[in-house]
Amino acid sequence: MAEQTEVPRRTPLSRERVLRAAVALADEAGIDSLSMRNLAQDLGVVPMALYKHVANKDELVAGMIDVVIDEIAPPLADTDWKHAVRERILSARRVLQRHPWVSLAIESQQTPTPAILAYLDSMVGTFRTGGFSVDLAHHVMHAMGSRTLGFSQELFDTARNAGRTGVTSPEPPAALPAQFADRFPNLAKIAVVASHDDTSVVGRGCDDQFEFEFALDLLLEGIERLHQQGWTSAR
Amino acid sequence: MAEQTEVPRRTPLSRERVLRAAVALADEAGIDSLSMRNLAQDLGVVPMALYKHVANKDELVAGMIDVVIDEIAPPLADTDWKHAVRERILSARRVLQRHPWVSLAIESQQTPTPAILAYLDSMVGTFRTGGFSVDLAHHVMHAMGSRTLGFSQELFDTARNAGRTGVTSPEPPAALPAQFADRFPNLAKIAVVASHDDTSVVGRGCDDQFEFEFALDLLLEGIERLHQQGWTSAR
DNA sequence: AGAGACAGCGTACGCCGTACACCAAAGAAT
DNA sequence: ATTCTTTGGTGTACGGCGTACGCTGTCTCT
Repeated sequence: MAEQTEVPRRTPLSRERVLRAAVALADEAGIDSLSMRNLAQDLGVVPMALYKHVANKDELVAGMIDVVIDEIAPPLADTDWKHAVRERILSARRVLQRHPWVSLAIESQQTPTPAILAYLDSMVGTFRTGGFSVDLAHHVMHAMGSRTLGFSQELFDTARNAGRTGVTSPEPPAALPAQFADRFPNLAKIAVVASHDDTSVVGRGCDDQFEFEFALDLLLEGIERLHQQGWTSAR
Repeated sequence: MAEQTEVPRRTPLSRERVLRAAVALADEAGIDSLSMRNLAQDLGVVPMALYKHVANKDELVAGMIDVVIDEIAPPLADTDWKHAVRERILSARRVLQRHPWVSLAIESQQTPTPAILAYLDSMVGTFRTGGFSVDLAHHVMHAMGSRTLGFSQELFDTARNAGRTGVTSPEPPAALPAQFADRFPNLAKIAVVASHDDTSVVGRGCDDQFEFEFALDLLLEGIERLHQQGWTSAR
């Protein structure tokens, strides 16, 4: 008649569950709200319990980054390097847009995570298979820079700070604050033109996706030109 | 005979002095060691004294960014847009290399600082003066991305974390840890080739400056081509 | 039945940013 | 000369953070 504990015995923690909960928390509440204490609370557990599954907070976010990076689609097979690289980068971009805190997290790490190394390695492999010399592949990877990972930071992108201010910016900068146009006339002009066919005269900003692909294609075409003319280290 | 206080009456604080001390502290000890308390101590003052000169920590680092950005040389006059842009970006790069914490700080801000807006505005102006349409200038600014500011993050650049670990990495990864070459064969190959004429077989890595200019010129030449063929929004 | 290993708990420490009340000295106004 | 106000530095205190360390209850293997 032992009244066995009828409390539902919640499924035990695991590194997997911790990382997933952390990613969810960062996605919803912003990276600033990711504390060991908040995360523990979300998991219905005491903060120190987490340390049985992750070594410390740095290692936690490293794990979170790897979880996200693994969402990136593998490279297309049976196509030319250019198409393969382009599509993979756009896949990476889609992933990082779902998790806006990741790009900053990646840049804050002092050491690349295994998943990122694997991703970069595979990207290099695509170039090599496409006939690139080791040297050219190397320079090209540098040239792509963070764009390889699907971001190039839209300087001060608001999405990245989602949840930082709670609500996700329902305010388009209705009228950019008056002196702006005087102090920064060139930027102002761009801002106005960029919102060409929008209802509001100013504010929607520009099409991030277009800008990203514009830059990506500019690079890819420059790279293709180098490749076709048999680039050698003599510059 | 009033023994007037002979204590040297240290020069009073000012926003200027606070910002300069903060930049110096971040330069020397790394951005992680920049706390209001440490900064106050450096200035021989109690932490709360700082708040008479800066609103809060975010506003402090915004001010620090502006101090640094203002070190960037103005654009060259009397030259073509390409040369002007190239040299200015290289100047920005030199500045940001002196203050390795800045690029991350910039990316962490949710709003661009005035000095950055001024810098970007001036850069747009250089393109416009060079005959670029508003539209093309806009896209081109996006294409340059963070390279406009002289960095493109050398993914996990060690310099950026200077002081983070105290001593500035006297360890070249003497032998990259064995399984590396197995797990990431393409990266390994690059790493080996990159250290071609070095004494150690592996480790020095690559010439960051060369890589930066390689990518910069790749972009500038692609941009020049667009410009010369009279780019219009039809892509 | 006893011995480990494992996972979650509780407490505590030293950092952090900063709100708030206070106070000395320096002008400014009387 | 006296008072008032402003300015800039002080002291205390609060809540939040990451995490070291020791305890406890449960599950497994012998």
